[in-house]
Amino acid sequence: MSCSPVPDESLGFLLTDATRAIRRRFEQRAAELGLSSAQWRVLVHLLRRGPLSQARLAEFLEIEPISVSRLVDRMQEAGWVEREPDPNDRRVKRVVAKRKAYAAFENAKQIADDLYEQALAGLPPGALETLTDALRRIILNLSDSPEAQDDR
Amino acid sequence: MSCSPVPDESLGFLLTDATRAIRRRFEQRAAELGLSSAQWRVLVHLLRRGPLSQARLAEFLEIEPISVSRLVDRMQEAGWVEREPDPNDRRVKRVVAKRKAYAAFENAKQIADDLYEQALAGLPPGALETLTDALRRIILNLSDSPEAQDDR
DNA sequence: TTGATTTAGTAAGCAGGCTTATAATATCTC
DNA sequence: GAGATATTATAAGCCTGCTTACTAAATCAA
Repeated sequence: MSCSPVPDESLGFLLTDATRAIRRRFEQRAAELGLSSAQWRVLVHLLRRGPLSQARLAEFLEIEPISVSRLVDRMQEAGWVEREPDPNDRRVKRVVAKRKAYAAFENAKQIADDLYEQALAGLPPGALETLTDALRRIILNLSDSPEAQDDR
Repeated sequence: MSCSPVPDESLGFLLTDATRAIRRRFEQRAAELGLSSAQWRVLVHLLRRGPLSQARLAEFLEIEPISVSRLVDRMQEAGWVEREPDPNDRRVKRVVAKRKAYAAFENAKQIADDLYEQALAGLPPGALETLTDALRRIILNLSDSPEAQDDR
């Protein structure tokens, strides 16, 4: 049976590979910190925005609340964060970064910065901005929020 | 404690989000086929290259052999592929696409094509090529193979 | 105020990555 | 040939996503 030509390096596959490569490298280098890339992302949001409910965290991370719940479980166990009750809403648990998170921040940020530099080596200047613009556009085009659609 | 500025839309996070968005959309639309994006990728390689050992498949997919093993388990159970012994090497199991895989191919390819068109809407012509060039470069820059390194 | 609806968090269980470890088989070297 | 080394596949067990389903609490509506 004939197959229409599918480049085996389609956009989706390349994105998948690039994302996996970055995740792998980050986790290799952050292994001594004991910080996964998913956990690093949580810390970035908490340190920049302060304590957040899990629901808000889920929005920022663009993952489901249940995924946040278990991610926070492990991060709490590892001493990165703590859950504390919200004084105004007894359903809510505010996630708060602990001292260990602040202490590791600069170190992890350096790992990320070095990684991006290595990843982009050999690309023309301005490639990063072109790339991030395209990625933002793709994310917007595929998002569920209706206000994001059809603005050409 | 002060934090150096970390854009919460760094390259790594944007790549992660774009990849997840594409995966989610693909799987929503391919749900009736019962084909996940990881499984679709396996089929693309098998239909283009013919039967492959799991080790070769792992190389093409850029994942670990154990991940292939379990992916193929599920695909075999679902009737997409079969394992058959290699006549020349009794360690090897050749993975062969079944009729069901050929039958679903055009349908899945159409889903992928439509998805890429939607993802790239509003980007300038040539953006796809710029994007895939950058992604290929990133993958190369972060790969483990030494011959890929340091060619600037 | 009470009853329905929405929201926040989690349990259970699955897919698809990973590391580490093991068995079976090939291959290389002496 | 025999022994050391490589390779192929897989088991066990972890992390991070997901869907579905549940409880508790807040909010809306009558």
